[in-house]
Amino acid sequence: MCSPHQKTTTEKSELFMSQTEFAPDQRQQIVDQLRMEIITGRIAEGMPLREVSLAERFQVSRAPIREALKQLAHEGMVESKPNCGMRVAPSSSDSMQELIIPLRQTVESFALKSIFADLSESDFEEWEFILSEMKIACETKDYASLAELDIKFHQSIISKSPEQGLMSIWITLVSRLRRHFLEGFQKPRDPMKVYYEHVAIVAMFRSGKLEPSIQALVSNMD
Amino acid sequence: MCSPHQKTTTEKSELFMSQTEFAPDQRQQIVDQLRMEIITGRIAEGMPLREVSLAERFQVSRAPIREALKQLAHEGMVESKPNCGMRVAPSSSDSMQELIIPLRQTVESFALKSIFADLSESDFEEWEFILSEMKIACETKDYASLAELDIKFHQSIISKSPEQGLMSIWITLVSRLRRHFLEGFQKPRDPMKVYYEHVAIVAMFRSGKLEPSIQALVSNMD
DNA sequence: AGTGGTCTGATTGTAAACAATTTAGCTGAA
DNA sequence: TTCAGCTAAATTGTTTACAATCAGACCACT
Repeated sequence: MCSPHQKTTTEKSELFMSQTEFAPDQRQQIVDQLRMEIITGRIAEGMPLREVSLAERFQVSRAPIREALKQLAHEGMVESKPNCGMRVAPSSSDSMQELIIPLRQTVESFALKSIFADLSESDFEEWEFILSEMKIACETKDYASLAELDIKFHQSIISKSPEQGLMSIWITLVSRLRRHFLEGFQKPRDPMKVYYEHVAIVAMFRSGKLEPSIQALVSNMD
Repeated sequence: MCSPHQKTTTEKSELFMSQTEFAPDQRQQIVDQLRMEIITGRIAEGMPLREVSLAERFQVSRAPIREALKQLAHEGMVESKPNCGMRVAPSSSDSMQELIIPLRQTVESFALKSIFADLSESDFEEWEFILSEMKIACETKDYASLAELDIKFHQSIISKSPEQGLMSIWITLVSRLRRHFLEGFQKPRDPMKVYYEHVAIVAMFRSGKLEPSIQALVSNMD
């Protein structure tokens, strides 16, 4: 028989580990890197993703690249055309976004409920560190980083939940809300308001009141 | 530049095409076959899935098998342990199922709304053919086939929707509801009731009334 | 000039060989 | 007996090479 070392992987998905990180899993790193670049718009919609180009860029062979692209395709980040390669998929339609937003709110509320009683000081500090980075991104109007940090914040909530598979569902949903993370920031609102929204969320978490915390979290996703 | 032939694949997912089918896509066929065998319980929970064994069984090399297993892992059907292989993942917890069921209801209702006005005779006939197979499965108490046909029925609704990505979301959800499709049939209810529930759904579709159709569909998922 | 066929370049899909990692069983000494 | 360390088998992860497929250009033919 076979029994591995420890982790029950399938969905670590640290999402955005810069290439300076050491190397827990080569392939997952590639997936997270590419996903973040697509979500934040650093890789534009419709742009083709060639296996050989990516293989050269990440200094690996085509096989890990193929698996990474496959996963991103299943998440809805890229479209695959048989025998013809992948390209960054277009954003979801308006009606799809209207479907997905409440789904996402349901999932994140569920995750928060499942962890709320066990939150510790280190959890709050982790979020507050993200907030500090978010503040800088807002002040410098670095919208790509802001989107990245916003996603990182919400993902860290999901990742704390002990429920298996929640992360996978969440990513499948959020990957189809790219426009929210780009247009949502650039256009109308003062980016600082995004920052303060998240400050309010963490502060409410610290208060220990569940229902208002869920409300704060949900209202941030509209 | 590259532009493929026609299909914008990424999610055909015929789901259960017996090995007699010709061969539009080798890999997708393997994925669908394995997924169905897991959902219907033909491959038991916790059973390891060895790449070489599957490669021999499907008469292909390890590469397509790896990609298939990767996809199933992302859907939550199998668990991956680094350097140690895949095994069929355990069913979701009760609380996860309570989360997923309403999500699934929302997704299927959305799909039905998006296609309801354009339903044609051929659509009804397709569903009624599934019903006829379902009737046989109920009469012979073939619970695995019944589960398979139940899934096939609902999936065909999703597949008719023009919305891109809906199928991917749906599969991510339904893959985690395996127990519903096994325990749900074997234990309490007379299997024939499952059949009549679906008859009622199709009949309501034919009536052209949207809201009652949604109601019928949703009530089938509890 | 327009139409059809063919050839070429590029890209993905598959297969087979190789490297790295882990588990399990065995050996041997305290 | 029990436990540490070692060896070997099994399995996955990666690289490389090869086959299949498709888009586009080129050229003959009408």
